[in-house]
Amino acid sequence: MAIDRKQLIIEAATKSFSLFGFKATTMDQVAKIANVGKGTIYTFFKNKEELFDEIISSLISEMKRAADEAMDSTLSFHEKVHRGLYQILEFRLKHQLTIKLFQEEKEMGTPAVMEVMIKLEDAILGYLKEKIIAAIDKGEIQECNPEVTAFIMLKLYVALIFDWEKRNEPLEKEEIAKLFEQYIFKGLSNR
Amino acid sequence: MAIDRKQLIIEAATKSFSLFGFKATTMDQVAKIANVGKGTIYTFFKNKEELFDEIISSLISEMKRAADEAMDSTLSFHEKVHRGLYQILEFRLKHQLTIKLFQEEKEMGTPAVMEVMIKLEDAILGYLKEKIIAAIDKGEIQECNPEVTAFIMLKLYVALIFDWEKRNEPLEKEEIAKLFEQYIFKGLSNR
DNA sequence: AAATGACCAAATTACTCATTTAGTCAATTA
DNA sequence: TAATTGACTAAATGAGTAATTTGGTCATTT
Repeated sequence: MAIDRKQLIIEAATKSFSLFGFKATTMDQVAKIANVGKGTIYTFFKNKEELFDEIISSLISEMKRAADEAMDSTLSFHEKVHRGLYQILEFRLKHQLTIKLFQEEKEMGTPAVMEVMIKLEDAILGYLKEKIIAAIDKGEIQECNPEVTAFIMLKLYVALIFDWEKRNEPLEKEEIAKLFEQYIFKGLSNR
Repeated sequence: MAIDRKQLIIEAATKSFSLFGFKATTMDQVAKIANVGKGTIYTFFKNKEELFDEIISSLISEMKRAADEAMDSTLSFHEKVHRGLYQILEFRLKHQLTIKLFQEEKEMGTPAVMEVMIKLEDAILGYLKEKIIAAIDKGEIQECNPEVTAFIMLKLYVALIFDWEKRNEPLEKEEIAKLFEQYIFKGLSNR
């Protein structure tokens, strides 16, 4: 069997998107890195966006896998959510592609990137929502709106991991878990 | 006593900033609206940014006043925080100047505007922090890091009021209060 | 049948130059 | 004489445009 051209293209595109972002990656460049004629790309992908989408879909799967691996059925719900969310958000910090896209979204607002980031957020929210519904069923947590709860959990995590360190010393993983427990699971009240 | 030129300038600038934003407001325009020579502006303000700063300082005072008025010493801490924060964020939605600046910050990233928005956020966080410290002292809430707590409360509110409605039906004021109570004050846990 | 790269219309960029702007200061006013 | 003014300047901006680059196609090659 000859070399898998589709795979070469995907790898080349991933490398280039990671290095230069979506907008600054040209199809000529991808073709050159993949050692492939430009036309070949278009036999596998309708256009640049579809190539991008396929890469992001893989990324989402990878994230889900990482989150699942970080969990453990013996853990309490809140430990599970903490580890899963932390894993997902760590992903953003560690993987070149997500870093670059995150930056491109904020700094240039490239439409294709914005779209994909929404898809990514939806995937995380959907994943969280499932876990929350399961936890309610098992009686691990109180009745609550799973959609809003997933949303609040994600926002809280993003705030603690990304927003907080824009102006303060970064919080340790343990501190974040503790804060998450204190606010979402225990509550601040004295009553 | 002759007309208060400084006040005229402040009023003219406020009007123009509200209508056109910081960048699109020219000093000539402010002078014309204020019926004042351009040079006069520079006898009261070192430059355009200082004029802007003075206006924002007033805005912050106004916000504080609005928040204080919305509170009532007979209310529980969480009702107080809810009403105060809600008032402050409503401010953003209702007042021309804040709407325009919020927009200018996101769409154009005008440096002077970015700076001032940080100042505004800091003012809100400082205000919240004070209330939290007082509540801890009075034993109304558990011990906690007032800085982080203020940060979390603000982020949660912004998420519920601004971010949520980007993709969903807006939440009612009462729903927001309920969610705030459920998550921050009561906690989700069953244990 | 699969792969290619020259080709094209459309988009983007680099550049220029006329206009606008923040801030100054000599002249004017009260 | 102290406050006010607006013509003035250097710097910044942005409209207009020419030149380049890009995504995508398709006739040709392998």
